[in-house]
Amino acid sequence: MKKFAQHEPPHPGTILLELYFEPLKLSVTEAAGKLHITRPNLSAIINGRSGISPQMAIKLAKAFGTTPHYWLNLQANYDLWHVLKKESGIEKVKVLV
Amino acid sequence: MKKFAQHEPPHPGTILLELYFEPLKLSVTEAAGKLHITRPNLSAIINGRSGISPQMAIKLAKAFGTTPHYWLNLQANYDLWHVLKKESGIEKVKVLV
DNA sequence: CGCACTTGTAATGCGTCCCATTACACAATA
DNA sequence: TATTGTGTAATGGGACGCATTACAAGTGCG
Repeated sequence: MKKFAQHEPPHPGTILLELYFEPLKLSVTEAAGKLHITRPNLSAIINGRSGISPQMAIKLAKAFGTTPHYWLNLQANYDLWHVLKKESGIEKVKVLV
Repeated sequence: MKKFAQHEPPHPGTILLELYFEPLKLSVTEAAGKLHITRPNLSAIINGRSGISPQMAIKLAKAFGTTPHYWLNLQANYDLWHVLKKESGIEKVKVLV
């Protein structure tokens, strides 16, 4: 009966901020430079206004010693929760197996 | 030294076709109806011209008794391989940890 | 042969997203 | 006061997801 997780998964940017930027005392400006992305882009991610693209996942993985899948999984959890939250015709899908 | 998998990961649509449609003898037209998506859309997925969106992953999961993550992971593997294949500024990213 | 059905695919249009560029406003601080 | 970090809006280009519509080609069958 459970449709999806009760609690909204954190945005990947929240993880990025709390688990990486803050412990490492990284500034947004500095990190954006090292990641070779723009500061507005990084700010949008950290503040939940942009998602993690495959390209961004690779950059974050290289910078922080994780796998790209780690970031894409966070993004997937976030996306799936939000798609399930808004009814989007999924309940009409028939079981085919 | 390994940058990425040697072999190109199969497109999720290929998996969908070979592991689900063919064993179940599903026709594209019929499946599209049951999935509540259009036939051109399903055809594009199966023939590798469209990716698996979170919404589509949920529909496939419901229809075939898998998890949405299963399909999104296939898509992620496919995407990551292609992003890594084309140089996209990733090599300039500095290690931050 | 003719007809129905399936399939692939192109074209169009709409909405959304990623990303860079530019610019502005507001801290905090040296 | 001047500098630095930060958030954020606006703009524009490119890509993608998806529906709609339409056309061509293949198969099987009466």
